[in-house]
Amino acid sequence: MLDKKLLRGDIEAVRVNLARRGFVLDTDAYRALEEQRKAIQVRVEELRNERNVKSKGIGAAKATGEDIQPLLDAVQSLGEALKSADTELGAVQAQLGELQMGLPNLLHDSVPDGADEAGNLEIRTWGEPTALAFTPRDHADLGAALGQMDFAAAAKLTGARFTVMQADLARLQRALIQFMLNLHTEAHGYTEVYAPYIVNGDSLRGTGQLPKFGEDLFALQGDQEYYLIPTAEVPVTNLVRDEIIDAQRLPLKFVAHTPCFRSEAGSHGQDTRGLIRQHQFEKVELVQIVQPEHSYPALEELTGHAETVLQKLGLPYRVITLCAGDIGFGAAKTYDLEVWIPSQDRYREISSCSNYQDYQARRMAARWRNPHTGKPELVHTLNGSGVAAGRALVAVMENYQQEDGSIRIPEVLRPYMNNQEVISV
RNA sequence: GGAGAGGUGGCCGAGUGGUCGAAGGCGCAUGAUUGGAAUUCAUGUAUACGGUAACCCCGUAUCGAGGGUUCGAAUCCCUCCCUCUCCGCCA
Repeated sequence: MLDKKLLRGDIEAVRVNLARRGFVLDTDAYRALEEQRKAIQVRVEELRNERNVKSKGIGAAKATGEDIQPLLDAVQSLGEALKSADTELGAVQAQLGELQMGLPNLLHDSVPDGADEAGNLEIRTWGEPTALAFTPRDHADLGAALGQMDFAAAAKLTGARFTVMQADLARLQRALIQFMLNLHTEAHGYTEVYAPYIVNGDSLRGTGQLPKFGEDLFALQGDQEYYLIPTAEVPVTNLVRDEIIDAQRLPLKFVAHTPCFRSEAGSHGQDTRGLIRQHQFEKVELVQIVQPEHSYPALEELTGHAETVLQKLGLPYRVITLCAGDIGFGAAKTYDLEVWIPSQDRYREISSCSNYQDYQARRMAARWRNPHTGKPELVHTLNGSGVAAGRALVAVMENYQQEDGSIRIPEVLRPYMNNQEVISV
């Protein structure tokens, strides 16, 4: 959510910034609604004030034993006027709130222009695209040949876009997760979090998935507004919802491994093969809650933490800055890490690291007490994959494949694999 | 699932129809005391929105959430959520 004061004070600046995303803000409509709101609100508050004053008068009169009937008569008509004005106000505020919740975040100045992913900017690369002396096979092939990755079985159990893994591959994914969690907790100073995989609507509104992107979520049936989490970002970031955090506790750095559930609505036909795009996948997520002035250094740091994972795994990657047209709804700035995928002869996203500034914090009412002002102020929130385990598995399988279809296990994972060096039939 | 007790400010905790944004305490801030500190004393200390350019002032709202009764609700009624205790069940 954006600062309402900014929307009132300089909506033109907001319009210009959001236009970079291709988002059209109808400033006239917003202003009109806002003026309406103000007028009605003032009226409601005046009516309420009048009622309060008169009611107090009744209380005082009663205490002195006066006849209160004339006073009661005088206040009679107020109730109805107040009720209808209040209803009107509620309707306008609901409209305004919907509009406000539907506005994406303002972009940071450093975000490059661009309409779509073609406008993303490469910042740096690490390693060289893996050179294989033979034609690389994709991970689905490799996994099937090993008899350890079975999409048909998953289709039987559930449907499309799920997988069943067994034996060494199943263990390799677990090794990746363990490795990442240990790295972030031991070397990068994150606190490991175990959190619910089901969250309520307030949490999703807090981080920005709702109200606009409900289509991407799996909603549970029942009386409660429950959803499967699309990312650990949701439960972990919402830890600070409605909290006022002591300054000395910041920054909060959390790491969590969770499965992620995404309906992938609107992506039919994309990446239908293999593990790249699934309804359920494993991810290790990094979340930081920081003081506002620290959030951009924190974004660099957090991105570096995700990069360390890939470096230690020996996976070639590049870092890109998402352009205005490709960046996510709530993010002010995002770096994507893209890992080399030999079978596709290109880089594919494996991590996305974003600074949300105060956008999520405002929705969540997540604040810290600024010792200089003594007042609660909004924190800044960041998150990034550190990294997606399913895609990391893909990258390891494909980059470490050998001509005979066996897969070498990266050194750093061997301790988690009983020192096994190769996965083969 | 059954029975009971509760959800009040940064925290703890009073408050059963009006003068309650809410006693008291803790914490915090400022000042006094002190060589300095601790102790002690004094004063201050919620958030959001609106009137405003304004952190002064004024108004409105907020005592788990939503509805209702009433001139007036933290307080009464209804529904829901959550926490705790006991029983049952259970990985």
